[in-house]
Amino acid sequence: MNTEHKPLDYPLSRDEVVQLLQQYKISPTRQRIEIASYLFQRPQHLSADRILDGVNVVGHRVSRATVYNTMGLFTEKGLVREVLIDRERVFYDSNNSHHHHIYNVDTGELRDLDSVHVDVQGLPTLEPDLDVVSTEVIIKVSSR
Amino acid sequence: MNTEHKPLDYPLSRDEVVQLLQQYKISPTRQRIEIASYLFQRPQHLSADRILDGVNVVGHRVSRATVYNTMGLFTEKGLVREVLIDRERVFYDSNNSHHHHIYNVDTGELRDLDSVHVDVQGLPTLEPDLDVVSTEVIIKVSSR
DNA sequence: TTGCGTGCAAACGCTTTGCATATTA
DNA sequence: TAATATGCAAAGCGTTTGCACGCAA
Repeated sequence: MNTEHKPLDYPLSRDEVVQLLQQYKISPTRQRIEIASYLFQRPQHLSADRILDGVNVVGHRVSRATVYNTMGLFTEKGLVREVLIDRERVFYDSNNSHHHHIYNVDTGELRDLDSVHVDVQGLPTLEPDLDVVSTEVIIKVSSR
Repeated sequence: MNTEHKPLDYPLSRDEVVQLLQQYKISPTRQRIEIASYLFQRPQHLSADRILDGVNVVGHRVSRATVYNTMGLFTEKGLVREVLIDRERVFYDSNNSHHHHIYNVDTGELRDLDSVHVDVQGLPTLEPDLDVVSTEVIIKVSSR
């Protein structure tokens, strides 16, 4: 998995998308480019279904299976993050900077929280054979 | 929702389970008592399916629908927490003390992390109409 | 021409729901 | 006896998979 996180300059041009895919060792097929272009218009949280709709409005047709395959691949390669907060579906996060989330349990709104401002301290020492993959902070808020 | 979190003394006796349910404004039917007794044997993370199996081994029969209804109710009332980390299924957490989680992405193991040792600082000021429901820290680790 | 990627439809698995029956207050 | 809870089976829905076809190296 690519662990670099140079800040991206949203929205990404087609060429930048291609470079990004290659950088993450993903061969840039037409469908993958279209999906990534849609994702990296801006930092956002999208479900597979919304990606499918979004891509098929602007570009050529991409099948549901390809969206799922592609998002699985993008996640595996570290290009996007899965956000598992909503019980209903998985969200894919195109914000590649280090950040946390604020989730409104009443509206379902998912907002980014810049990790520069958040500090997690006092973690225990883990077994030496364990690598920390990520540290996520999720603040759940209610507007009721 | 009941927000008290007196430390529980695991495992809970049948009487303590009944009191706990009443404290959370849940009327203690036979099935709910059996499910809660199974959950509160110890702090643990269980899927609906494992609850179903566990309850039906030791006690009377409880249906799948009742397990789902009951866990939905327990969650709504604040008796247990849903932990949404694994894409496959929801885990219900019977540890009622304030804590975070360490999730091993390779083995699927989910471990508690006492919140006494973790400090989250630098949260932004939220809109005044928003209440913070919870602050969760999830450390993902890999053993590969 | 060999392997990888895509698309369709069917299958899958967790969860929810409709409705009849049972239990509780 | 009215309201709530339970159980069964079927339906729902996001996601995955099998397989044939297409495309690229």
